[in-house]
Amino acid sequence: MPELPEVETICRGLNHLTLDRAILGGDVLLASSIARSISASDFLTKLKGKSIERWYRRGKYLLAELSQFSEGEREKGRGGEGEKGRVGEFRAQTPNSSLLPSSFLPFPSSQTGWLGVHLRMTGQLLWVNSDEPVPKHTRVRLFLEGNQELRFVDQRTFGQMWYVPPETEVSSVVTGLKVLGPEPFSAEFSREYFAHKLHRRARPIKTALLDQSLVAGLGNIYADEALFVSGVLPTTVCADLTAEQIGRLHAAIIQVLQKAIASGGTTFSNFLNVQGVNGNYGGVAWVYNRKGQPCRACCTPIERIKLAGRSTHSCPVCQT
DNA sequence: CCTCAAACCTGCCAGC
DNA sequence: TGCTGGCAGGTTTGAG
Repeated sequence: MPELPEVETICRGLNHLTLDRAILGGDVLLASSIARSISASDFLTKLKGKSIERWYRRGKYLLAELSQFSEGEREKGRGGEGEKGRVGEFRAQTPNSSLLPSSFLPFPSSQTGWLGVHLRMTGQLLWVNSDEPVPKHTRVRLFLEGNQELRFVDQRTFGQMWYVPPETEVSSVVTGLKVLGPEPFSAEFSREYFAHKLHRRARPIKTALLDQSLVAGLGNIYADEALFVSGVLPTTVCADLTAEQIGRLHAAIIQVLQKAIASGGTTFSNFLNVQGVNGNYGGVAWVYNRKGQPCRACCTPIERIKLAGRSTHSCPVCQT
């Protein structure tokens, strides 16, 4: 269940490993993994002969700007040679390793189009040698020069890939982008904005945090974690939040996400980065998936309820 | 406009 | 042991 920190980790890995290589071809093993706007065979035809200029993240979406592949392009140098490396190493080398999101809006029209990916719940993008055995849930394979492969593996098949033609507004194809709220690390996501969006709203704050139009990138895990860190109960109706609570929650959202990115994504899901290495959120969640276990702050058993159809975890003492 | 719940899908696990 | 039913969750869609 990749959320913003996991998608950001993947994005950085992809920028290190996959750029400026010709896409030689591919294989779509599950047609429904390709968004309806294009057939599987057209999808592959359009990508063939292109290369990836750069990967971007917006919320939980990954977007690759494509370019027409040419040998000259590659000569200007690329980062890795696809060698097996440790997550920490390439993070240190990646120029944009600051906590600024690798996102930008609006997406300028591109001469050569875009590749969009959403991992939904169980999607993984893996950078492997083409000779590697193909696991059961492999949905899409893209073959790149150097005997390398970008592989989309997705057990529950909710994940999607899009091809956006040249000179086309990205959000007209990847329509989910239209309703995304601000990136949590952007200036646009100010405390004032946050307070304004919660003002007089009747729904529980947990439900609001999962709403991608409020802030982009939070999912069930980090919503629960941010609520714990700020000491706010998930069931609190937005309209009832005090200014102080809103301020604490605003800060907690940013802090929790930054911390998770700094450790390469969470480990309390079956998340793998592009090289198949498990993330490491510090290995510790405050409340997520800890029903009945002692609160790490006060030892009270963590409670679990269902809210907006999602499992929701909180400490009845630390959160009020 | 606002809010919520169902649907999409497959593997896992508790309970019988 | 083997089966069944419930659960997991991001986003879209439709109902109220």
